[in-house]
This record gives sequence, structure tokens and C-alpha cells, in this order.
Amino acid sequence: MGFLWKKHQLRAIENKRNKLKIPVFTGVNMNYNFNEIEKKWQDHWAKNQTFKADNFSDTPKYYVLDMFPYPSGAGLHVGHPLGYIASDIYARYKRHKGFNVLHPQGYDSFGLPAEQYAIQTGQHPAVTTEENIKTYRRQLDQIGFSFDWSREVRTSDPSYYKWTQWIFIQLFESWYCKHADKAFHISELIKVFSEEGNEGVEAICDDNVEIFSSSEWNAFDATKQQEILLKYRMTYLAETEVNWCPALGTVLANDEIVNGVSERGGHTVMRKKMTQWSMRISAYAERLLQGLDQIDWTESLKESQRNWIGKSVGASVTFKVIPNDSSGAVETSHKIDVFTTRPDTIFGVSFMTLAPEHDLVSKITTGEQKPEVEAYIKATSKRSERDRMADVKTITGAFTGAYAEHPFTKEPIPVWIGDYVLAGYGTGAVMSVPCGDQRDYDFAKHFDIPIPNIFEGIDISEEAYGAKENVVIANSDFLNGLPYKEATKKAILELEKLNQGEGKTNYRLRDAVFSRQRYWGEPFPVYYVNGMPQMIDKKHLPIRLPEVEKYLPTETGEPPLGRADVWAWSTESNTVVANENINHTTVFPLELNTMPGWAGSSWYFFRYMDAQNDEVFASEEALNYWESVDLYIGGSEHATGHLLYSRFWVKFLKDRGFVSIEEPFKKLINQGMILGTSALAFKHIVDYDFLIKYLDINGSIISNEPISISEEVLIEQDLINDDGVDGRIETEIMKKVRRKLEDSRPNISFDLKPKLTSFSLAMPFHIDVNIVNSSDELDIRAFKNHPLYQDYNESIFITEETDIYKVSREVEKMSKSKYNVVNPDQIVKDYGADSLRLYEMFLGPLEQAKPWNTAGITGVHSFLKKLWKLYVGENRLNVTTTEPTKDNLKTLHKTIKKVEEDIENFSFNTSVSTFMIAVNELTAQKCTSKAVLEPFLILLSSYAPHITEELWNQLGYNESIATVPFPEFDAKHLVESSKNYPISFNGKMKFTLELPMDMSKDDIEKTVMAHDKTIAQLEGRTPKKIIIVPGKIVNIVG
RNA sequence: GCUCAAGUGGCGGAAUUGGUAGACGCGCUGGAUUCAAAAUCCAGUUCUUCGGAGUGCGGGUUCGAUUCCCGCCUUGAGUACCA
Repeated sequence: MGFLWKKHQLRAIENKRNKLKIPVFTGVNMNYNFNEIEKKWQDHWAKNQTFKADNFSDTPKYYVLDMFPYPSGAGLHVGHPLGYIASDIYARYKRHKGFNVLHPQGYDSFGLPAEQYAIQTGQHPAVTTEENIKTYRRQLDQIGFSFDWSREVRTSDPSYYKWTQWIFIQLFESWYCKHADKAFHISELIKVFSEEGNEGVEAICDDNVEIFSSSEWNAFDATKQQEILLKYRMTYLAETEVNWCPALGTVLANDEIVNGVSERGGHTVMRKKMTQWSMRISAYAERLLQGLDQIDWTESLKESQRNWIGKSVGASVTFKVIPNDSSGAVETSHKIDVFTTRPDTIFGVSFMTLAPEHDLVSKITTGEQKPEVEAYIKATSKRSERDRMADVKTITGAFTGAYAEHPFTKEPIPVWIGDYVLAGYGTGAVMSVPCGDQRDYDFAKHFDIPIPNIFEGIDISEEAYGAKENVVIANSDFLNGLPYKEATKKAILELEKLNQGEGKTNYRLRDAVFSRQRYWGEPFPVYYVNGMPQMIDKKHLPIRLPEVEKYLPTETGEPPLGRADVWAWSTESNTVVANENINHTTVFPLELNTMPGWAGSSWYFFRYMDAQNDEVFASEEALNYWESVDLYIGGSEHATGHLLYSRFWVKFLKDRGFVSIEEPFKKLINQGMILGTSALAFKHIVDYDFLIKYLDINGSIISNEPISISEEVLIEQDLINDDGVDGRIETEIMKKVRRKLEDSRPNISFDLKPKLTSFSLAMPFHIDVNIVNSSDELDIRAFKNHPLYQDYNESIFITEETDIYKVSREVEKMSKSKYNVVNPDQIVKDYGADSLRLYEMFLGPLEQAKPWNTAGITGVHSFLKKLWKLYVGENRLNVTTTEPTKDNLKTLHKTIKKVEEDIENFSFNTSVSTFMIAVNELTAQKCTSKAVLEPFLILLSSYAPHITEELWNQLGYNESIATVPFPEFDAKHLVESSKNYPISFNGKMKFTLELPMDMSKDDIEKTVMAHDKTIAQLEGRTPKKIIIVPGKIVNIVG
């Protein structure tokens, strides 16, 4: 029962509360009533905008950001808030430390799931997205995050995607100058073209640009000029081979494909040629690589970006194809360009290999070889990408009949095709050096091609020698005797002399396809004149998503926007108008694709700085004040998607002068996944034949009846291989059959003859974790009544103890299909948000994957109850102005030190233990001193904001605890006068000895050696050596 | 295959610069309280043949190693014919 205040006390409190405008709950409960407290303070923070950040402040800024959540229909499970809790603790801590903290939240609300749902149900994705956001918001709110919600953004909101469209236009209007190594406005390129032509332009552009003079440029018509410029723009339209996913009806980026199938849904993906918008991210490959050295990310994350960028330094080499008339081609002189990282091995080339898709293949294949080559190409094109990846062992290929000329020896080299050469990397052709590359080696062995050895003293009879170190080149003319490095240099030099090669750096990073054949994404601000894309002027943005009656592609295979009736651009009214007005003179068709998911998330961190601005994506002042994200927390699944694209856009925006930073995320932490603890039961399927003998009163058989039954027997894992268990199963089945017979034939006795006919292996299946208790005991009755397990209604259980089935546990990913999902709503209801926050942190290191086990939450929950009891006594606040004792201060200050260190190191789990130790100690010390209990609340308030805010308030403060300074650590309280020395013998601690801190080494030795236990331990031996580290340890050797 | 991360009680984990291995919590055992249960409180809880042994395994450096070095094994994540 709750304690009721006396009337006069109540009045006094009420007066005070009215003054402070804090919600009142009458009949203050002296118990820790977390539900009430948490609701009260969440409402208070929201009403008072406690966490609203100011864009202009004299205090230093700190920007803490969580990775943009996609509001899925399933809502949050306990794994999702982990990172949010960590960042919230850090944000709150930084506020205590005097920083002006920006800690915003919003939604990456365009995306596939809402659209898939729309296709199935016909509901507009905007409607379901709105609903999902509401659920998310409710769930986030109840955990007590200190977000500044006044800055909320949603990527699907036109006032937001207006600026995504704007950035797209900037990209379209830009080109990349290699010389200055940055992007510029396209007008500067046009100027150069009209004055000097393009020969001197060093730009990142398509490979197929023709060279033209200024006069030629000026003579081109507008369409031709546009066509050329498109090859230079940072975003461009090109026919590219894309990853087409028929099931999703869209194109996917490389990072959206996992193991050859779509990341979402696991559908097959095939190669298809389509005209698509692409982003020239490859222009930034080197800067994206170099920038990694400037940022504080985990090494593994940087490593995956490095791998994705895939820089390799080598040379391009041109081989001339030896003309051969039998190919029947009109042109007879061809060149094969290859990229190699080992130009030093050029004298080891014994054949060349082209990708089967290579353009030259059809041109150089001789008539004789044509049937074989064509058959091979046909066979390989049938193999899906996935088969090709899975099947690395099988060596296949075909000889084209053509020969290329070695640049130095002028010897003919046979040209092969093989699918181990990828069309998409380098030039799609390789110079094969079997002695130095295992794949070339295997290919040569398989097709009996010679394997010349060009390495001094290295045996290549078994395998290729791929290492670069400790190698000296031989049989290689002018390279003889040179090690790798020098040989490489020399080879490139000689190739340059012949004009048949040069040093070259290659990147694996491809330009990113930016079109999606989807409805629920940003529309492009683009219309088409004579097939050439035109940007809509920035002042007419946003171009809003049109309405469509269905969210599927059209019958003619166009994207869903092809279904919109009002989707044309009038250059007269500068508005979107009905399609019937299209006349290709003033009204033009609009782009039908939409932007990919990463468009909106590549710049959202800037929008939070100035979320409401309608003039610019964020004001210069706001951008300059907040600069970049100081701490970014999120999952590692974004390693090569979002985190690479964001860096790319930021570098671009910097080049164009829109922002002043080069990297968006200074420090990044990947929180580990919270895994589910699945419950597994095991079943046998057991088949029996029974012979039922019906008996009369005398026991004589009246009749025989054979029956067959099949039973699902649930058995505890421990019993599966138990000896007596078969007998138990048979007994139980007999019992069950007997019971049934007795029910149906009550007055007849019978005898049963069982015969086992089959017995399956034990099969595990998932049990809903909600019907299993913390001791792994399945509630059998609940199980039989559970709608999921109706099939087991009458199943037999074989268990150690009656009525209790012990499930087996397995840690796996938390997922609906495994029935191991734990919902935070229930946790908050049962234990409160503060308990949830503490427990999520207490589970283990933030960055590590760890299993969730709800049972353990009672530990942190009873800690909070103990804390409450420490502050709130039987009927009044237990906090007094009593002077703190030495012990009180020692406990407080060691806690301050530890918690501060922990937060700075993102070691949140260890501070939770520290809080527990502190409360245990202060309780044992019967501490009531305000001078200790107040600062302790501040320490804890980042972790458990509600209970601390409540107690802070009860202590009489009217300002939120979130705004008060962090307690100062004072080392003097930790100074000890004595030390409990561990006394070790040969490094093993045997006993401890309390000695004064200021005791000299000699005195320590004398005291220890004279001690009874030392004498007993030594058994008369004389120690060889005595190590004494004052204040640390004594070690006696001998 | 390559890259990265990690292996410590029944479980989650702690030991931050080499110095008392197992903090803190869960679970378990026993006890108190209760008509009973929940809750709460107290005690114990690495293994052990009671000598000791012990941080994945085998070596090494050191007075002393979970921590440093060498070689292996296992698990997880990412990536993959990248020339």
C-alpha cells in the first residue's frame, strides 16, 4: 500500500510544485513507482523542450547522431534501441560536461517494405509510413531519449526531398577535374570547350568521348552538346549493365546484393542492359580512400571500405593482335588493352584471356574456331552470376584462334577466352602469366599451354609463385636480375617508350546506379527534350510524387510512375501537368524512375542542423557551427552503402562550396547485434502397430483388432540418448491408447500388444519464448493452449520432472520466424525504461554481439529499487545535510572517476556495475549525506534519467538534472594509508598482508619474511629472490 | 581463399599501463520472513583426488602473462576468380 502524506505536508509540496509547474500526483507513493515517474518526466521534458538545441551558442558544440532508422511495420525489438541508448547516454553526459549538444532523430521513410505492402494491400505507402512512424515514435518516447524532436526530418516529406532533388541538380551541373582533383560547375567546362575544345581537359568522364576542337564544339547543335556534356557530368544517364531483380521489379546497387541474391527478400538477380542514372563516385575513389586515415572509425569498417574501393597499382599494357584474314572481319588491326599489377612479369606471358563478353571476341575469332567460341559463350551466358561464383574449381575456356604480338619479344601469343576473367573489372582482358598467377597457372595446365618460368631459382612445377617479395626476375631480357620493384619500374618505362603501356592505378569501385523502377522514392527533377534530360529549375522544387492507381510497373514494363496521368512538365507554367498535354515543344514527359534509398540518407545529417529552413538545405551559420557529426552510432551493415555514399556526397558538396567539411562522421561506433535466445523442443515421430485383444470377464479373447498409430513425442534434449527412454515412450503411448479405448468402450477390458514400426531422429523446433520461464521450463498447459502449437494438443511429453518440460536454448538472430523476439514495450511496462536502458548497457560491450535474456533484467531492476530505498525512507526523504564520512566520499569519488572514464571509452557496461557497487556500499555505510547522494544522482542520470530526475526533484531542485554540471573528481579522497599486499610465491598469490602505504621496501621485506605464513610456505628453503613493488605486490622466488 | 573481430565459471561478462583471475549481475543451493506465494534479506557458488590445477591449444619472454612474442585450433562477421 502506498503511503499517504499528511495534509500539511501535502499542501507544502503542492505549493512548491505549482511554483515549478511540475505535474502533481497526489498521494505520493514511497515505493518506486516507475511507470508513473517515467510518464511524468517524459511529458515534462517534451512540454519544456528540455533537449532543444540552440544553433548559436558560446559553449562548444557536440553532435551525436544515430543512424537513420527506417520505420518498419514490425516496430522495435529490444535490439534496436541499443545504439540509441548508448548515444543518448553520451549526449546527456556531454550536456553535463557543458557542451551544446545536437542529438536529433528522424526517419528514412522512403523504402521498399512500405511499397511492397502497398502493392499487396493497395494502401498508399504514405499512409502506412505515417502509421509506422507513429508506432516508432511512441516506442522511442517511452524509453526516455533526449532527442530534440523539433528538428525531426523525414526523407519522404516534400519539404525534405526538395533538397535531395536540389543536390541531384548540383551533381548534374558538375564535372570532375582531375587536375585540380575536385568537382566544378559545368559552365566552366563549357567555357573550356568553346575556347579550346576538349583535348587538354583532364576530367573523369566516360571512356568513349571523342576529341573535338573549339570550333567543332561551337558548331555542334544543342542536342549534340548535351550528349557530350552528359559524359562529363557527376550524374549521368548511360546504358549500363545493371543488376535487375525481376521479383522486385527494380535495379539494385552492388551493395544491395548479397551472395548473388537481393539483400531484401533474397530474390534472384540477373544482368540486364538499361538506361539509368549513375553517380560518378569513381571520381572520388582516391579521396574516399585517403579520407579514411583522417577519421576515427573501427579498423574493420575502414578495411571493408578499402576493400570496396579496391585500389590496385600497376600498368596498362597494349597488345597488338596479329592480323588474320580468316576471321572474316572487315577491320584487321585490333588492340587488346589489359591491366596488370605485375608488369615485371611481362616476359612470363604465354597467352591472353578475354572475358567471354569482351567486344573483341567476335572480331578476332578465326573461322575455324568460331563454332567452339560461340558454343562456349552460349554456355557461359547461361550460367548465372551465382553459379559462376559458387563454381570456382571448374576451369573452362576456348581458343579464339587469334594471336597477339608480345610488345618486346614480338612472339605470337595465343588469345583465349575464359569466364574466370570478369568483364566488369579492368578492361575485361588479362595478360596471362601462369608462373606468377594461380588462376593463369590452372588455366594453362588445363589447356596444355606452356608455363615459362621467369623467376630465378623458384620451383613452379606444382603451383604458381604469386609473392612479390624475395623474387628476382630471370629469362626476361632487360629485366633479368632485377627484384619486383625495380623490374616493375623498368618494364613500365620500356612500355612507354614503345607507346604500348603506362603506369596505371585501377579501382574496383564502380559508378553507382542511381535509378530505381519504384514508386516510393524521390522523383527526379528531370524532363526529356529530344531524349536529352533537362533539369527543372531549382525554384520550382519540390517535384512531388504523383498519384498512381497501382504501385506496379506498367504493362509495357515502365516503372510505376508510368501509370501517373499527371506527370508531364510544362515549360510555360513551370508546373507538373497532365500527360495529354505533352507536345514536345512546351510540355515534356517527366522521368519515370525514382531515386534509391541512399539518396535521402546521404545528406540528412546536414538537414538536422537547420531542419525548417526553406531557403537553403541548411544555413551557412548552422553548417559552420555544427560542422560534422562528432559521434555516429549505428550498425555495421552500412559499411559499404550509406557510409560510402554519404562521404561521397559530402566531398562533392565541399568541392562546390556548399559545406566546409570533407568528412561527415568524425567518430563512428558500430553497436553489436543483440541476439535472441531461442527455445527449442525436440520431437520424435513414433509409429506403432497395436494388436488390441478384447477380453470377456474371464479373460478370454472376444476379438482381435489391429490398429496403427503415429505419435509426436516431445522429449527433453538430455533424455534423447538416455537408455530407458524408449521404454518410457512405449509405456506412455500404451497409456494413451488405453485411455482412449476406455473412453470409447467403457465396459470392455482388453489387452494391448505393441510393435514399434518406425522411430524418427529427434527434430528440434522453435518454441515461443513467451511461454518459457527463466529456468527454461516450458509451461506445458500454456503450450497446449497456444494457437501456434495446436498440432501438439495431445502430444506425449517425456520429461525429467512431471509437468515440466525443459527446453534447450540456442542463441540466434532475433527474428519473428524463430519466435525469439522480445518487445521493449513489455519490458518497459514490467520493469520501466530506466531498467531497460541499464540492462541493455549491462549486457556487455557496446560493439560486441550478445544474446538477450530477459531473466537477467531483475538484477538492474532491483538495483534501482535499492537506489530508491537509499534515498526514500519509510515515510520521508532519507537525505540529510549530515557531513559525509571518509568512506562516503571514497565511494563517491571512485565512482566519479570510473564512470567518467567509462563513458569516454564507451564502456557503458562497466559503469552499470560501478553504480551497483556504489549503491551497495552507500547502503552498507547507511549514507544519508546530501553532499554524496546528490552528485551520485548526476552520475547516474545519463543512464537512468527518469528515477534520477524524480529524486532530484524531490531533493528540491526545480531545474532538470539534465542541465547540471558533472561532479568533479578529487583524487584526495582515494588516498589510502595502508595496502592489503598480495604475497606471492613464484608468482602465485598465497595470502594477503595489510601493510602501511609508506612502509619502505626493506621494512616490507623484513615484515613479510618474519610472517608465520611465509615461514610455513617456504618450509625452511631460502628464497632466491624477493620482488617488492611498493603499493602493488610482493613476490618471493625460490 | 583473403580481411577483420573474438575465444575467461552453468550464463552475460570484469580485470583500461604485465602485478590478488572470475568484479557486477543472472541462474543455482541453503537459510530467514510468510498460512502460502511473490517481494525482500543473509550465506555459499571456477574445478579439485584438498596436494593443487586453471583464462581455446602448444611453445617462448619475465620474479610474475587473460594481458607481450611465435606457431596452431575454433567460432563469428565481411568479402570473393579484382589480373
